[in-house]
Amino acid sequence: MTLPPLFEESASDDFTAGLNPGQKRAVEYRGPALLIVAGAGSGKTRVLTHRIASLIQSREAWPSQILAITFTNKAAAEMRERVEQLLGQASEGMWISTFHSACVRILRREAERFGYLKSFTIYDSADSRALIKRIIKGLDLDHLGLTPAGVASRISGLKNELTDVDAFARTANLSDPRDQAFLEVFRKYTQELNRAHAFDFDDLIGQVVYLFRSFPEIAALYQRRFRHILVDEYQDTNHAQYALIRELTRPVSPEVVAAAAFEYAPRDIAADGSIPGASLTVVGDSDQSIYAFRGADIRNIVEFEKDYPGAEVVLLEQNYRSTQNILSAANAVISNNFDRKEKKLWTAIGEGEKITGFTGYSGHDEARFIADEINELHNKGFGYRDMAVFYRTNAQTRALEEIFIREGIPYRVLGGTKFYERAEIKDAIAYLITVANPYDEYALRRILNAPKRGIGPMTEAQLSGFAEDQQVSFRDAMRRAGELGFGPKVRTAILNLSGILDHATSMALSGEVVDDDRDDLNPDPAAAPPAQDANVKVTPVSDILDYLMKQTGYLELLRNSKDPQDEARAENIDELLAVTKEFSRNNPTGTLVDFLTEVSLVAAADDLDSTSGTVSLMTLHTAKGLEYRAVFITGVEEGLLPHQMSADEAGGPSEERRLFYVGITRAREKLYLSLAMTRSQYGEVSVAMPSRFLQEIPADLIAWRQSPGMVTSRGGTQPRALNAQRGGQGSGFGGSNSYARRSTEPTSSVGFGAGGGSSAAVSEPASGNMRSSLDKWREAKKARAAAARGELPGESSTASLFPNTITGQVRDNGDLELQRGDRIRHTDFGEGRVDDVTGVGTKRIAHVTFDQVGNKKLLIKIAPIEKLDDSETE
DNA sequence: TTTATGGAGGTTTTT
DNA sequence: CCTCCATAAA
Repeated sequence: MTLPPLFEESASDDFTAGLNPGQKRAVEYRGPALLIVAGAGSGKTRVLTHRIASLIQSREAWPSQILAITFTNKAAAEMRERVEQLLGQASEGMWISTFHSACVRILRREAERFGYLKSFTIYDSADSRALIKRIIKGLDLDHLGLTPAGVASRISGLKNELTDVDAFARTANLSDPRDQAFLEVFRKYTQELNRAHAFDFDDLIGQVVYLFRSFPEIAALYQRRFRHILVDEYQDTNHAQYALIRELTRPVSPEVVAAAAFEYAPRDIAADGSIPGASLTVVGDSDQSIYAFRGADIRNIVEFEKDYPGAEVVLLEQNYRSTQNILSAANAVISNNFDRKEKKLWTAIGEGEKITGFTGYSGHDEARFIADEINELHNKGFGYRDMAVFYRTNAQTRALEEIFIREGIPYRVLGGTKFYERAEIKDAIAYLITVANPYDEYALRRILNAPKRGIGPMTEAQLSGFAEDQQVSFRDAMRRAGELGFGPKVRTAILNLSGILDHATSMALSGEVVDDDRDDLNPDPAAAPPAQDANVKVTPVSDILDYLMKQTGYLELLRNSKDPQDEARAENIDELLAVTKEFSRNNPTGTLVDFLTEVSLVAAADDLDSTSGTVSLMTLHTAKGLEYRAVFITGVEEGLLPHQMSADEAGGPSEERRLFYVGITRAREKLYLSLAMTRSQYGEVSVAMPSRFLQEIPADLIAWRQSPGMVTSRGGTQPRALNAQRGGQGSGFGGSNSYARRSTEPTSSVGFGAGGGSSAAVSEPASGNMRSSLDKWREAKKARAAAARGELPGESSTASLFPNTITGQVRDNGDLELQRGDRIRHTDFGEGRVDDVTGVGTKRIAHVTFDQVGNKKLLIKIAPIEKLDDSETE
């Protein structure tokens, strides 16, 4: 559809209309380097898209001269769409993608120049870990306490710093046997990746940097092409990514220009014969830096002005997303991080509603509250898609999912145990990888005996040994299985598989276009041929996968299996087939390798579908960059948020605080903070304490439906009872908890505080004698971390965490002694008899049969119970 | 070589 | 609670 010229004119004329002065400056500034410090919700995506659109509109840049790096593929797609919308035209040739996608694109294009197959495999972290595990075993080094996960993360850390094996070997302290062993594994790992023509996630970035540094003439192609580079979420870049950007923005020296095999267009070349460096725009917010654990270096943004002298800095502090109450909470929380630049978000939106706080008795109770609240909001006109639930760890989804299913709330879990992590899907993908990259021995070994075809470890070892002796690939060894002394059954099995793979490979190649993609690097963009070739014919990935699954009998065996789980597995394979079809539909010229690339690089947030009417569940990390009308942040407890594991890491607690900050600032209208008194993990329950972060929020910003303090005196709640109460009256919630209702409760319990309830509830400092050594160890660890932050040690500080709400303490029954046969009274369940007591310390559990509600398991330390005297029992 | 079974252990976040 | 691994038996 063509737009009337007049409309086009007015629509695209001014890309700064409606922007505030800061935003305007960020769109209009022209110079070598621009840093946009964009607080949460300050409209940075808007600024970026408008900036790109204005560069193109004013003819300062061709679309093909723009490289924009986003954090997720989803964000990339959105940005492209918005730019095209602004321009009213397609923006052919513009690179908008993640770091990883952009690097894969470059690597695929250049791979053959440095000895790699174009169709190299991308190893995800699980693949890397599996390989490392194999290596450790193979080298017989597992006795040194080298764990695959540990080694993997150490290698990853080194690679993020652009330290390769040789560089590491130079600096390593080789007198330490552990370092020695690690080095050995690292070296072998590098060799194996090399041999398999595979890159791990970190290589994708690092190898491009090496490539550019070793081949200046290759670097020059990209340096010349990308004149405007924009990087979003710059605070989360690691050193390798930083170096990549540095390389890309480097000027091309006159010598390289002169030595080029072709003529650069005269207009690209400066007076001194060089090609000037590209202009760089970075956007970031150091308060939202949450990826230090994977090497993100906050200094990249903090020291930007030093790295790029003369850089323009624009601050965006006006928030267009959240209400003032939400922002005030966010500001208050983040101001507890001491080493930050002062920055205060403000909004013109108005105060808004208070934040809602809720403390559940258990994780299930918390989930129940959230489900109820979602239903309520939905009745008030919130679409399901307007609501999201965040949590710190993926494990927390369970309780939520259970209740959402029961309540019929449509939801979607982002990330977590992903589709592509399932064994059968990994098998199917391994088949495809084997077809695309015959050198990938690990993919090959994976499918060697999946489905079972009688090729066991012995046979595998023989093949492998033969390959080594003959200096051929594993794949070739399979083709020559006849030369080994296998029995007829095994031999045919191997040759069969080999034949199927060969045929699949020929299928993939027969349709493959010799698509040299190099056109968009042509020195003269005007001379570039149109990228589309109407006659390309590609064998659809689905055909290849379908063939493989059928010929190998993989699918059939799953269908015929009597294991009920296999039915689900077969369905997953069917779904994967559907995915491949969908892929071909969206990318008619997409090859097998393209498909594999896409599959390897999906991010958690990518499968977010804002058009579907579902509540989104995700980790706080995944939530970055998103926004919702209503946000639930769950599990706001010590040990969870901040997470236990972060306590002894340098900068850990601050990063956890930023994570919380990110979560808070996702909310537009409604924010809920919830926690539970007990949390179960690995099937074991333990006591949870309110997070220190809660106390950092001014008390008047939170309306507690049920506060940590209230729970103290009142004890647990029964979700159903809660629901029943809530019926008609909207404000009846507080009332539903009213203690007056509970005639069994002594009046004194209405008062808050440690004395509330019965004598059994009087709290002891937790330094009682009942604690196990494990608890003590944890305590010591906690205390050390707390001391590092300059806080008062001990749980007493936790107890006083709530000046904010009510001076109270989580109920603590101390060493209440219970044994079989005792009669007890529970505030919700009434009276019952103790059947058994299990566990030790804080985790002692009473198994009780209540007169009315039957069997329950209670955590003695915090359950709202009291022991009845013998005289009271019958 | 495959399947069954018991025991041990489980890092938090992700491209 | 769940998954992974080692070991034993078919």
